[in-house]
Amino acid sequence: MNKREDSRPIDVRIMAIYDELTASERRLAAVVMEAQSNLASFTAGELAVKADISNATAARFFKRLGYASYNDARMHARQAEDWGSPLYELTGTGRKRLAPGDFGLHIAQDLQNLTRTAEMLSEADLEEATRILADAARVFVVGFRNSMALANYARGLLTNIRPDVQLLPLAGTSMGEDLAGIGPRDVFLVLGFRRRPLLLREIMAVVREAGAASVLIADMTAARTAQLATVTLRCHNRGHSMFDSYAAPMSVINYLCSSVSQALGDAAVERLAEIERLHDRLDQLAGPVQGKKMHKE
Amino acid sequence: MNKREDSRPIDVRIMAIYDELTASERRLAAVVMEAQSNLASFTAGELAVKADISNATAARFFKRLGYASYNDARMHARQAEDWGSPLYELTGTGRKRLAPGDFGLHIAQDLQNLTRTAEMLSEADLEEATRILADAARVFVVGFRNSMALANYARGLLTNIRPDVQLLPLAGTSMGEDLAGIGPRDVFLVLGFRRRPLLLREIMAVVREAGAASVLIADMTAARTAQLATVTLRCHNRGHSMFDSYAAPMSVINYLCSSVSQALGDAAVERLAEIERLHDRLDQLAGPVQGKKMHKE
DNA sequence: ACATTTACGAAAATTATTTTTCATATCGTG
DNA sequence: CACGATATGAAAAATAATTTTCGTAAATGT
Repeated sequence: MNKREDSRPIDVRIMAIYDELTASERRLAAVVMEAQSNLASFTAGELAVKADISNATAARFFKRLGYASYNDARMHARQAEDWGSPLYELTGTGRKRLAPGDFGLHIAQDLQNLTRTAEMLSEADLEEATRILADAARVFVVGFRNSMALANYARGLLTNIRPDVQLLPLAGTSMGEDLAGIGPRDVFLVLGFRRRPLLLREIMAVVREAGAASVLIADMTAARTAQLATVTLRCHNRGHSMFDSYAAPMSVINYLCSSVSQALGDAAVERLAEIERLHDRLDQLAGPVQGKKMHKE
Repeated sequence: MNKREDSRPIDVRIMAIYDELTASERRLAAVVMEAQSNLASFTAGELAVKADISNATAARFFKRLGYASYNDARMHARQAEDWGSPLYELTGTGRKRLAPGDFGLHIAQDLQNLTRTAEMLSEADLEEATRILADAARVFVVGFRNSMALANYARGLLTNIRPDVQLLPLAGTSMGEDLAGIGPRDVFLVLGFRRRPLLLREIMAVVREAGAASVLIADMTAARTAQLATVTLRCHNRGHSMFDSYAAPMSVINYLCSSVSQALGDAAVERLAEIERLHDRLDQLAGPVQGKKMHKE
């Protein structure tokens, strides 16, 4: 505990005493962490509402953190604000002040990837992709190599909102088995980013022959592959440094799945809620016993 | 003369009636323009003091600008703050009108996530994380639930540039087996995004007790978890719609791995080249043959 | 020079926000 | 189950911020 002028930023203060905080206070802590740079923009009451706690608890919280009052905290936050925005200048004009590893440039590249992708994707294609995925009897998500993580992500999201989602390739099985029995009501979501193995096109050909639709999410270089897909969503993925970037694809996948969920309506919501409940139950099982031990350092 | 919904930002409003403003009001106008994005952080009184005018004049000023009250102005400013200055407005007035299904908003949110993350991550932490990963004897990449896809991605990149990278949890093995034999030279790269199972903290505690270092990449709400990590890199991941966004984490992981590669120098490059060669050879093998079988089997 | 309008601030009135108080609810413990 | 310790929210009290009122002074027009 420091006696003199305590200039630690608020997030540090929170962390310092986090395990002594109560449940309500932790909710508030989360809200404050999110607001962070803009903290001074909010009244204590607003924060309290967001955290679903009373004003009283909020007021106490900030004192607990070592501030004289909420207003004191707010002033401190405003100080920090200055050091809060030295970045967005960095993309275009402006003195950049973070040299070492070019992290700023790296981010700037990804900002570009996102904006370019947004500019180029057509609403119509997105809608068609959404419709296809929403109407499918079964969905198979395919992704090799660099696209594997993306496929994983897409499968995770889709599984949340609809049944019968399969990830391919599945460890231990050969593609042949997986593809047997594909019908016209089935749909393939294919992640086709660079370094596409030949196998990928082969799969898509099979899918097409089976009369099934496919949504391809790929980089700008996919050409022949794209011809085999029902809809193609292209993403910019140039990386500033060694590796290609997958920020834009992630964003597109996220949007697409939200969109599918909306198309599915109640069914999706219901399923998601069900999954939440199951998660909670599983946590209960594994949790409490281990939780106690945590405090030891 | 008044439109019902005036959504013009404050600087536009000021300019629109600038010549009708009195001297005092112009001083205040200047102050407001300076505060710009942080306007909501200030009370009307504070602005008045800075402009050396009375509260009364300040109050009148904001009404003159078309707001119902200063608080009204403050709220508008806070809106603008969110998707205000940083980047091209895909959403509102921009030249591109890619709006219909919220896709523009979705992307705008991710642009925010990226810039905020960039603003808040410290070079020092990035460097430390890099160093830790570069010096490790073995690297274990851990990620549950939502973090699984990210863990997958991270493992993919790291595998490209250094040996002894393991993904956990491994299907079929229980954590106990995996964690046995962890030593101080081993390192954990932990993806800790929301909906963290309790198990995660338990693992990190074990890791810490074993004297091994850990790099945690997590969302803004990770607090207790972060205490167990050697370095924590926080990413903004608010999603515009149903799901959290992982665009920023992807970007950070990409950067981190590039950075590690640079730290490793020739060894990494050599390894990457080697992998390329192997990929090519496997493609030759697997491609045509399997491809053939694929057609109707 | 006088009347009239306008800008403005001091302070009162109003409104909002924050802090404190106090009554309950909850939890762990003997 | 009773006991104390703790956490919490509702509402009261205290503080702070904003708006309005009103009187003065400066500017403008006659």
